[in-house]
Amino acid sequence: MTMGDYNSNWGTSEYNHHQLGLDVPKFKSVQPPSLPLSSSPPSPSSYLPFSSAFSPSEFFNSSLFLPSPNIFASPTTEALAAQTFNWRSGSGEEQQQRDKEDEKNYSDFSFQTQIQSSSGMLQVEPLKKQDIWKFNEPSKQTDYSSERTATKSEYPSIQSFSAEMTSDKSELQSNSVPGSGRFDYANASQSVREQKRSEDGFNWRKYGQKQVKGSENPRSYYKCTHPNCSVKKKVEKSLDGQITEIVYKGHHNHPKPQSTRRTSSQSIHQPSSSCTNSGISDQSVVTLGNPQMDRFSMQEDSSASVGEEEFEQTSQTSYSGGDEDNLGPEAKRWKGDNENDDYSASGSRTVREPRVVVQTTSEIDILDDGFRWRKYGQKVVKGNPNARSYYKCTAPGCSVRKHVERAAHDIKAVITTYEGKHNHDVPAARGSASYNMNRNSLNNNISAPIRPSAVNCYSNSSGFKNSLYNNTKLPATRNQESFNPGNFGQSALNKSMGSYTDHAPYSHATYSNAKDEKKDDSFLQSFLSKDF
DNA sequence: AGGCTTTGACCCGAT
DNA sequence: GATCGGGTCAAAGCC
Repeated sequence: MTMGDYNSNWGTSEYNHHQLGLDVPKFKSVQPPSLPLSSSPPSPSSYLPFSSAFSPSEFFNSSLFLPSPNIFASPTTEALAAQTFNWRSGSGEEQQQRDKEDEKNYSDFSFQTQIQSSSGMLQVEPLKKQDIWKFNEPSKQTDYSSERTATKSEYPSIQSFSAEMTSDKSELQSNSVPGSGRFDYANASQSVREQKRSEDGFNWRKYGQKQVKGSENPRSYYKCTHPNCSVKKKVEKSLDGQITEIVYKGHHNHPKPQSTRRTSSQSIHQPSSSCTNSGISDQSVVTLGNPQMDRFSMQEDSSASVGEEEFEQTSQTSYSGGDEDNLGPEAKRWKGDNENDDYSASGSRTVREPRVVVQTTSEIDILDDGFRWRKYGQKVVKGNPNARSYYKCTAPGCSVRKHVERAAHDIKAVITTYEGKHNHDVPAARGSASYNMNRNSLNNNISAPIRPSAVNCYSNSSGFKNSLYNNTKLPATRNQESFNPGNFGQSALNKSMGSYTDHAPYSHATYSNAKDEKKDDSFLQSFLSKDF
C-alpha cells in the first residue's frame, strides 16, 4: 500500500450505525425523522436510575416522557440504538408489548445521568455512558459518498442486550433479553451479514485488526467490498464489544448496494433518510465518547445525492490555521486524507496525512434533543484538554447554541451546555404523530419542561442564568428546550417522583464562548429574563 | 465455494 | 539507522 492510498480520505463516513455494522434490526431500529413512525422512541434520558417507587412504565407513558422521533435522526441516537430498557423488561404484558416495539423501532439511549458540578461546569455525568460528538468538517466531495455518520453507543450495563457489530455473534447473543424470549436468534443470525450491509448500506470486509497504543480497545480495519471502491473504515471497540470509535476514509464511488432485505428494522433505519434529514453533509469527524472512554469518531463525508441517499448540503464552517491546535487529540488523530485536511499531527499517534479541517457543515442533531444543530466550531478551552464542539440551532432566527465537551477530570462525563432558548418548536420534520401527541400531552398535563431535559444550563457571557437545577424545578415554557438527555431524566424525575436532583450539586456552567456568541447575549437575556 | 474474520507478519512513515 | 506504531497483507480457518 502506498501513501497515495490514504488520499482517499479517512473522512468519508457512512451514516451511523449502519456503517458500524451495528445492525441488529430488532434492536437498533432507528427511524429517520422523515419516516413514518408507528411509535416514538424513548428518550435517552429515559434511562434513569429509577427508584423503587418510580414506575418506569408510568413514566414512559406519562407526558413527562417525551418520546421523540428526533432521536432517530440523531447520530447519537443511532449510536445508542440497539438497546432496550431493561428496567422495563418483564413488567407485564403491556410492557412487553412496548418493549417489543422498542426493539423494533427504538434506539437505545442509556443516558443515565446524574448531575454534578465540577470546575464551574454543570455536568451531566452518565451513570453508564454518555456520548460526545466531535465533528470535524473535512472537505467536499462529489463522488458517491452519500454516507453519513452516526454513532452508536451501547450501554451494556444498562441494557439487557447491546447490539454491536454484527459480525460478533457472541455479541449478538449477548443482546438477547434474558428471560424475555423476545430475541429472535434465528432471525438475528440470519441478518448478521445482511445487516452488515444494511446498516450503512455498504458492504465491508474486515482486513485487519490491531491493538493500538494508548487504547485498550482493538481497532478493526474494514474495506468496502465494492469493486474499485477504496473506502475504508476503522472501528474501535471496547473490550465489551461496544464500538468506541469509527473513522471512515475515502469516498464511495458507487451508490449503496441495493438491499433486498426489507425488514421492519431496516426500513426504520434507512440511515440515509435519517441522515438526509439531519442534513449532515460533507465530512466531519464525529467522536462519541462514553463512560468507558468509548470514543467514536467519524469523519463524515457528504456528497452528492446518490442512490438512496439524498443529502442536504449546508453551510460550512471551518477553522483556520490556529484553531487546528485547538482540535482535540481525537480530531487530530483521526484527521483524514481529504484534500483540505491538513492538520499537523500531535501526540504520539502517527498521522500519515495531515489534514486541516475542523468544520462541520451539517445540520445535525446532537444528543437527540429534537432540534437541529449545526456545528460551527470546535475548540479546546482552557482547563479542559478535551475539545468542545459548538453547535448552533439551525432554525431561522433561533440563536440557541450549545456546546458539548468531555469533562476534563473525567472523560466519562459529558458536559453539555445550552445557551439561549429556542424560539420555535421542535422541527416539524422530525415530529411524528406520536411525537406531537406526546408533546401536547406533556403540555396539558404538567408544567414541567416541555423537553425532558429542559436545559442543562443556560449561560452567557454575562452570567449564568439558569441552571439545570432550576430548570428542573421551574415550570418551563413550551419553548424551553435545548434539552439534554441527562437533564431530561432529571427534570422528568423531579416532576414525577420528587426532587431527584435535590441532592445533586450544580454550579454555573462556564460558557466561555467567544465573540460570535456574544451577539446573541441580548437575545438570550431577553428570553431568559422573560421566561425565568 | 465464496465471502468474511482472524491474526501474525510485514511495510513504512515518524521520531 | 534503530525504534516505534499505525496500517495492511495474506494465509488459515470459519460460516
